[in-house]
Amino acid sequence: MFKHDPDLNQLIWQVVALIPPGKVATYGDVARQAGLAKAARRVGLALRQLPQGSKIPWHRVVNAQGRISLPDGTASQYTQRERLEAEGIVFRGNKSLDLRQYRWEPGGAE
DNA sequence: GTACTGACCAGAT
DNA sequence: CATCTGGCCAGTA
Repeated sequence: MFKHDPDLNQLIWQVVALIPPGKVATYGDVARQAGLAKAARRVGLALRQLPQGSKIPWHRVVNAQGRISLPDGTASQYTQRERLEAEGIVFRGNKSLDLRQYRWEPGGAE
């Protein structure tokens, strides 16, 4: 197995790309699927380094609390929420969604 | 080499 | 529900 991959970002992006519409995944879940297990932070960095215009549905990635990690007032935060709603996801009163309902459950897909 | 930070997570109080 | 604590990995000073 590779120890330090130079393309962890790509790996993470690929996993994110596997998230089906209408569902979301937590940073920890993505990390686990990517084989990084405990590197949820690395996932956040990868998304932050994610270039604009990429086909990666980064908006389907939220934190373990079912909330958008991005700070309020930023375009990214607004965009993410709008996109999720467009996918059919409904937010609760404040900015949290029901992970029990929308969490992506990886199966035999890889 | 150490120290601090960050789109994090889980458990305890 | 709010706050704190320890852990995890990678980047930067």
